[in-house]
Amino acid sequence: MKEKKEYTISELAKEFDISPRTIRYYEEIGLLSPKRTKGNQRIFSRKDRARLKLILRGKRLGFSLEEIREMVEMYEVSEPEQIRVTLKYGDKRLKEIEERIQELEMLKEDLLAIRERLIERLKELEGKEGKKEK
Amino acid sequence: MKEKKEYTISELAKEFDISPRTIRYYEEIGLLSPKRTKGNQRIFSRKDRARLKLILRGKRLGFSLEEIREMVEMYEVSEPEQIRVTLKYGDKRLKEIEERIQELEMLKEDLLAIRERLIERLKELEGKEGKKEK
DNA sequence: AAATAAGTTAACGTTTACGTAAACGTTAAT
DNA sequence: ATTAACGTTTACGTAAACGTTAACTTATTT
Repeated sequence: MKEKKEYTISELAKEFDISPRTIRYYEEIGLLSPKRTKGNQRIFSRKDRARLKLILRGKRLGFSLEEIREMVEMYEVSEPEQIRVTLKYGDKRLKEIEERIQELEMLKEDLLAIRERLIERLKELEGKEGKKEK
Repeated sequence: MKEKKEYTISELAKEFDISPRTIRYYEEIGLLSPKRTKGNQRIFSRKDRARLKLILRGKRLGFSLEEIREMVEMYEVSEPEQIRVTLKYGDKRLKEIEERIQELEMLKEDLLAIRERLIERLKELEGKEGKKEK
């Protein structure tokens, strides 16, 4: 059992390569709610860590912290009416995500096409102009 | 032949559901370079329009305008050395895009898992509590 | 040609997501 | 018991990506 169950703010900051300020900011806007020691220092549970990980994934994908909040909060709804609302919202998000994957595939195709053209162009140029020595 | 070849700023703004200000801003930072009429008003060619489309796709995908600039500029390199640099850069971008697709798939799985759990939970609650009429 | 609509630049305002610094308390190491 | 090293709050600063308003010019409509 190598898994730690508690983390300090700088441990998490280092692990995820972000600043402590960023983590504090996420708490400030209610994205994280770590416990505190008697000395008032933050202690992050494994759940907190998992949540942070999710937040950062969302960020890499270009979601705003508001959008991320809406997604991570899906984990803790409990009232039936809220569950129904959340399900609807979640389905919308899922569609968006699928669209996004599609758009990324298109972008990928575009870049691949450019790549081909550049390689062609380069061949021509090198052919015409003779080799420049390294 | 239904295709227009020139557009005004508000036509494009309407078509893509953005503000004219946004388009002007993109010109301001050099992402677009429309021609002008004698009266100094912007006229956008089909190329300009295509470019704007690309920019907006990049935005939806969460890229910064700087990143987008680097990508759209790949279209117009011509010097051999620049082509080589661009190719390297493009390959990096392609890898990033593939990673991004992976992460989106993961996010999708997460959301699907939450969805399942919510549906289960809802079934339980509705079962226990009897049906509330609409 | 007069009015209305659309476009222009310039400049200041706003939101998001933190960075940075000050001033101070807590924990760990020597 | 002192230092470091690390942590805390408060508050002001900042970059990106526009929004908003003003003051003015150009196009279009009637």
